[in-house]
Amino acid sequence: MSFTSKLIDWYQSNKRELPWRARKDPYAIWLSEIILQQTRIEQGLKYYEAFIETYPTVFDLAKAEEEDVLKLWQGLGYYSRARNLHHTAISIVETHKGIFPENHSGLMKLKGIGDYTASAISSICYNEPQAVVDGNVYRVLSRVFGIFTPINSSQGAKEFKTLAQKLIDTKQPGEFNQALMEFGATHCKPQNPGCEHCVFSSTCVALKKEFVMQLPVKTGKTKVRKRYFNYLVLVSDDEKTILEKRTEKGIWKNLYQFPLIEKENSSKITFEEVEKCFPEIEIDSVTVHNEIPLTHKLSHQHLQIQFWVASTAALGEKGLPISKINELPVPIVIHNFIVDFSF
DNA sequence: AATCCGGGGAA
DNA sequence: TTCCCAGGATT
Repeated sequence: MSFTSKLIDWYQSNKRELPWRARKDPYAIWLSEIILQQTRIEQGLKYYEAFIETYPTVFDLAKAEEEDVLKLWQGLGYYSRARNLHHTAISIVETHKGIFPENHSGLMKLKGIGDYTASAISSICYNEPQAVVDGNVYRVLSRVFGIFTPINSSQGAKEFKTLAQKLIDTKQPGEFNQALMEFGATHCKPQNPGCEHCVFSSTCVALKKEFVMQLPVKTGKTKVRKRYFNYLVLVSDDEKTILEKRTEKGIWKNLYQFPLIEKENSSKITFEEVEKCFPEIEIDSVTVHNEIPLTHKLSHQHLQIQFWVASTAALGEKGLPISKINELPVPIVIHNFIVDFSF
């Protein structure tokens, strides 16, 4: 029996019930695929439900404010996905009359949709034989076929796409794609794969040669930048504070945070620095909230963060009622502080 | 071809 | 700690 037949058979008796599998309309599939980029199903599931509930159609999403979309996305990370999601919803409504492109190349033109997502949507919704290649596919194919080409190289990307394309079930490409990913996610796992009772045990090259744990091959290691953040938590007598929008490129674009003083090292900020930050405001006192900086790890940055609580009589124009801060999208580390501090 | 972009769960 | 997750955009 062929690889493809074995895989489809395995899928039919092992697939999980997931909400987006109950439908084939491009809006739901698109939404689920964007949410699931670099995100485990268990983590993305709640967000999918919330988005479908809040924005049932692409028209509802297009009508929304970006700030509200980011608020619903809060905590999921990679926020450019949310900004592009909103941007593309508007684009589909305004220039495609609310109708999604119905093939791979048309989908590829949309912001936030690359080869993987275009393949997923076109295969599931339109039965177009486009093979998806995600982390699961790299792992399964590299093991079963014994491929040592690094998956994070341009040659590897081409090689695995070509192989998956050769294997795809052209009669049911969407089922094949989901089967391959499901098999990688639940059976051919990175750690403790179920090799002892596997439908490919008789032909798997990695299993026969005992290379399973060496595959897939991934080269290089990501360099991590250290940064030192000092957040100024202003608190006025009339229960207001200040949150600012991050508008520059980089992490957390268009999310809100307390006024930030970034330093080159772990040296502490001074009262004078705080005053210089707000020339028009009379600061009464500044006390550190966490003496020991908390470490917040991102994929390319390690942030050492200290919160400083600054008391003042009034905040003027920029003052935001503390009762309203939970309406704004914030990085999870800011959210955690707000919950813990409880003003 | 490299680098950037989050947060969380598992071992 | 380290790895990696239904990747894509930018440089």
